[in-house]
Amino acid sequence: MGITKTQIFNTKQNELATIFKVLSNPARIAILQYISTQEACICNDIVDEIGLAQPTISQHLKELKSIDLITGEIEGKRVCYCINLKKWKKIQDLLNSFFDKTKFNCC
Amino acid sequence: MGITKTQIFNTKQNELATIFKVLSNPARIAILQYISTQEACICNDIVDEIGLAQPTISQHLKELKSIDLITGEIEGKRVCYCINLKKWKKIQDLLNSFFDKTKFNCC
DNA sequence: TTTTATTATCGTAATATTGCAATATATAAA
DNA sequence: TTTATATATTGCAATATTACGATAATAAAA
Repeated sequence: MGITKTQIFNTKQNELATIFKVLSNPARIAILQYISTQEACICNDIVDEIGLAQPTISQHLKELKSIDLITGEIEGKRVCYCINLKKWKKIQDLLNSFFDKTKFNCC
Repeated sequence: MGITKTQIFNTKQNELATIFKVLSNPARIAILQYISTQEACICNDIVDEIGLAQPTISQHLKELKSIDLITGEIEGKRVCYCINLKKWKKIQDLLNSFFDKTKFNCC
């Protein structure tokens, strides 16, 4: 069937899975790492830096934006991407909470 | 093309992506949470607990085992699944390291 | 040995993801 | 206004994922 049965799981489980899915691609990991090293949140040197075509990068950026992990500010004809630190920390807390709770109850 | 270009990324980036991918499905999240609440690492009540067919659960368990996140011990005709706490902590550390490093450099 | 119960594997259908060429859109520069 | 540059969107091909029925494999129970 190919479709995940989200209905049978709760909101938190689906939310966690969605976050993990966005992070589950090495290109998106590399993009996040690259953006974080740029002093001025620089834009699409990303295409040059990562070895993928411009539409591919654009699509990955869209997915990262879909969970608010990065922001994209338009600056003239360029777009300046930056990590959304607030959300970043929130997600890190969420994942730690998942890891801690699960290991706490473990057999 | 549908195939991730792992060659152009480094080992750590691919490793992170693989871990995230294994965790990117709500059924697998639910399985991990359920296993962790069972005192005796109990086995396939998982199929009854989660609302998915037995082959589907079996496949998800295989993926969780693929990164060593759970262990499966054969006990007669049953298999007893348990979270691999050592690996669990290692992965939590790895993810925290990724989150910390990235936010540290952030613009 | 036969039956039953538990789990794994195979094969397949439906859907999702990845990546890119072509093209559209938008803004700055000439 | 025209041209050049930067980014987004569309459409598509290749591959991956999800789920499940059918079936195989294994071991306990009868």
